[in-house]
Amino acid sequence: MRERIVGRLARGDQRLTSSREALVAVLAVSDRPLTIPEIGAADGGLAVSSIYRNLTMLEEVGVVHRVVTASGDFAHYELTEDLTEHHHHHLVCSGCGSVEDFEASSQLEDSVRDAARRIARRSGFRIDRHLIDLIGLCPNCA
Amino acid sequence: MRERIVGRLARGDQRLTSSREALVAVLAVSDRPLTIPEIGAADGGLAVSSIYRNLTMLEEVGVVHRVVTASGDFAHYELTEDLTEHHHHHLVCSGCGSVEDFEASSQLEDSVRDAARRIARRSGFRIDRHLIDLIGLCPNCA
DNA sequence: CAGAGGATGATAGTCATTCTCAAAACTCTG
DNA sequence: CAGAGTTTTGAGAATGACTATCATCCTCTG
Repeated sequence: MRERIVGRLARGDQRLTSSREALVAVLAVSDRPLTIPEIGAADGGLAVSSIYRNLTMLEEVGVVHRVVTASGDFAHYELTEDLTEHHHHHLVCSGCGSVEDFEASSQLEDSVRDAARRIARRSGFRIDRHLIDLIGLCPNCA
Repeated sequence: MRERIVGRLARGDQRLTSSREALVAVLAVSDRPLTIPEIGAADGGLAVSSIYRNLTMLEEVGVVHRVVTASGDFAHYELTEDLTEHHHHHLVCSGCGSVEDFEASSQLEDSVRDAARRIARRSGFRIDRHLIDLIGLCPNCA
């Protein structure tokens, strides 16, 4: 995976510095998208401004993905699906804003792909990603 | 519909003032979620602070729904689905951030409901809403 | 009509995120 | 290894969407 990340960075004329590697390492270990404060806490040595700058850049070259929830305080970040090779969706708590991952049935995925194709044809949009959120209350908030 | 809105406001000890009615009227006419600047432009007489305050309140009593997109500048607002009686999802342009509505096939809806039930049982979340976004480039941005 | 309670709108504040810029770290050549 | 050139870093300032404040205005009830 490291190699693929280096490749994507290179395509954008960027290098894998130690801060960037630390960022990616934190995200790789987590099984859910993390907020900036969470990332900062997980690796104490990173400056907030550098975390923001590097996450933005890593998103541009397709290493990282930004997840925005309706309870709009902090954005969450995760590695992109084609790096983790783990297509998944999100379970969002409308109480505390936390985000969990879940995997959809292949039947559901087929239905979405089908819908996307049909909508693309009708609307003229070029669709390249879909997103399914289940929204409710986590055990803690319920 | 006006009556149902008045009822929901009353449940939260709120009245349907003329500004609030104007807000709802703007949203009712649109076939897609609108940003605050768009709402302000559609009805020139509304103060920005009042638009924000009333939209927040209307969301609390379940009249209006806030839509947040990843291209995170402005939030978009629409009437809730149980008022319009029109269950729909969103087609989001990652270029300009615009949002269109689309309706999903009943097969897709069934699959999502099914997944939600299964996930709820396994995770302990109480799921009460789902959200499907198709993300890509609109004809203008492509 | 008086007066109380809520609604409005201009303005000031908040806070996640982005920008700035000087200092530090890396890269490359000789 | 020295040193010039370039990139990255980090602390703090700036931005901008959104929220709070508060004096004024409306809208009811009596």
